Amino acid sequence: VPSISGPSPGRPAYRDASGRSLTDYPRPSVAVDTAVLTVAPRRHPAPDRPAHQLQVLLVSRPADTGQPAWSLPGTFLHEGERLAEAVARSLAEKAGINRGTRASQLQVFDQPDRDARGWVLSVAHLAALPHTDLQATLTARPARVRLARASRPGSLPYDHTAIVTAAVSELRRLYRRTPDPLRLLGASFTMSQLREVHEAVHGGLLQKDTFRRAMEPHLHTTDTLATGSVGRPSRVFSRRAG
Amino acid sequence: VPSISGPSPGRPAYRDASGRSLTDYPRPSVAVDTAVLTVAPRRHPAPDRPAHQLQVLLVSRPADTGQPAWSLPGTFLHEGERLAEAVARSLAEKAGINRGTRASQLQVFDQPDRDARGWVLSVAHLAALPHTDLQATLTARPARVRLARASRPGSLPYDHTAIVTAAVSELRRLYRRTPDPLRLLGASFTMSQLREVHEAVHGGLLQKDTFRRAMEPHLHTTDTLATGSVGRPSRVFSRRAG
DNA sequence: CAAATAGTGTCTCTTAGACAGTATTTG
DNA sequence: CAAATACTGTCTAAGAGACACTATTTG
Repeated sequence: VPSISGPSPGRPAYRDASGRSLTDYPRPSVAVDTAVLTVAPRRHPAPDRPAHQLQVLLVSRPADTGQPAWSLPGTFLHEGERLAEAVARSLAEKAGINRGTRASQLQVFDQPDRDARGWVLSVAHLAALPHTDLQATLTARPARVRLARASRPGSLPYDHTAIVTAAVSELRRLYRRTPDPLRLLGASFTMSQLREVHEAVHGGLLQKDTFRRAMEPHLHTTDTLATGSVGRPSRVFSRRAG
Repeated sequence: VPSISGPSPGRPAYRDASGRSLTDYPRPSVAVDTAVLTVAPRRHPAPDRPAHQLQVLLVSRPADTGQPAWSLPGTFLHEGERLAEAVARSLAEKAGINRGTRASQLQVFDQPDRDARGWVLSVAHLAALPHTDLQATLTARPARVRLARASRPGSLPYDHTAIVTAAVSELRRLYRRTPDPLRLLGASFTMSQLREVHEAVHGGLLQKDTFRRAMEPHLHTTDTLATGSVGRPSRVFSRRAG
C-alpha cells in the first residue's frame, strides 16, 4: 500500500486524461475581496426610517490603475495560505483592522476579463464589525479608509458592487431569525439596541412586540437593568451559550 | 484618461503594497469538483420510507494515486475558462454527460494540504440530473461510472465527502418550498411524482395533502389526466412560466 | 364489489401581526 | 404630573399539520 501523506517531489507527476501534469496548466491568480459591513447612525434621522444604516468599508486605490478611486479591501492569496488568513491579512494591511474577524465565503467571481491586469479569480467574503471597532481606523487614516452606504456604495471597480449586493443579501438572510449572529453588538445589549441593528440590516422598521417575541427565546435574560435614560429601564440580554 | 479594456502586455506590471507584481506570486491550481445528485428507486422499499433515494455520481480514479478508487468528477480549470465551463467539461470527459447541466457553486475548499500533488483549491459544485439521463452513461461505462447513496457515499478522496454533504444540504434548502427547482423531473408530472422526488430529497415521508397545498400555487394546472394506473387518474401539472 | 390511488373539507394548534393597554423611569 | 421608554394582554388572520371523507379508476 503506497502511503502518501504530503507533497512528494520525487514522485512522478500525476497526469490527467489529456496527458498533462498538474504544473503544465497556466494557473490563475486567486484574490480575496471582502465586504466589511457595519451599522452606523443615520445622518438625518426620520421617524419612519431606521435610526441606523448599513455601511460598507472602502479603501483607496493607487492612482494609476484607471479604476475608481475606492474599492473593497482585497489581496492576492499567498502560497500555503488559507482564504480566511488572506482576508485577515488584507484587512490588517489595507484598513488596519487587527481583531480576529470571522469572514464567510460568498461566491467565486470568475469572469476571465474581470481584471485588466490578468487572469484573476476573486473569492468574495462577508465580514461584520461593530461601528466602534472601526472608529480608530477611520480617524487614523481618513484619506485611505472610508465608509459608504451599503445600499448605494457608489462607483467601485471590478465586480465589487455585485459583491456588496451579495453580502447584504447574505447578511439579511443570517439576521432574519437569529439575534445578531455576526456580533455587531457586544456581549450584552438591550432589546432596543438589538432591534436597531436588525432594522439597519433589514433596511426598514420592525414591529417592537413581534420582534421581541421572535428573539427572546434565543437569548439569555439577565437580572441587570440598563440605566441612564429616560423611561422605564430596559432589561439587558446576552447571547445563549456564548 | 488612460483606457484599460483588457490585458495590456506593454503596460508596467501593477505592484502591490509589498512591491511585488501580479506574476511574482506562486499561484494555486484551481479545480472544480461536482456532486451530481439524482433520485433513484430504492432497492428494498418499505412503507415507512420514501420509495426513492438520493444518489451521487462517482467516477473511477487512476489506480496509482494511493487514493480511494472512486471520487466525484472534477478537473482543473483551464486558462480563460469559466468555472461552469470546467464543470461541464469534467462531466463530459469523466462521465460522458453532454447535456447542458446547470451547476451552482457551493464553496471553495482551500486547505493547503488537501491534495498530495500540490497546492490545489477546489470549487465545489452541485448539479442535479434525472435518473433517466444517467442510464446511458451507467450502462456504457459500468467500470468507470457508478452511483452511491448520497447519505453514505463510502470512502472518497480529498474533501469529497464534505462536498457531498454540502450538496445535499443545499439541495434540501432549494427543495424546501419550491417544486423541483433543479428539474429532476421532466416538463410535466403528477403530484405523486413530484412528492416522491421531494421525499427522496428530504429523506423522509411527506404529508400528502399538506404537500399538495404547498406546491399547487407554484404550478400550472393542465387539463390532462394521467392514465394507465390503478385508481383515480391523477392530474398532470407543469412548471409556471417555463 | 374490493382494492388502490387522487383529491378535498374541516378541525386544531401555532404563529405573525397589530393594537392598545400597563409599568417604571426622568425632570 | 407630563413625557418617554419598556413591556404585556389579547384579538385576528393566516398557515401548518393532521384526520377522515369523497371521487374515480382497474380487475
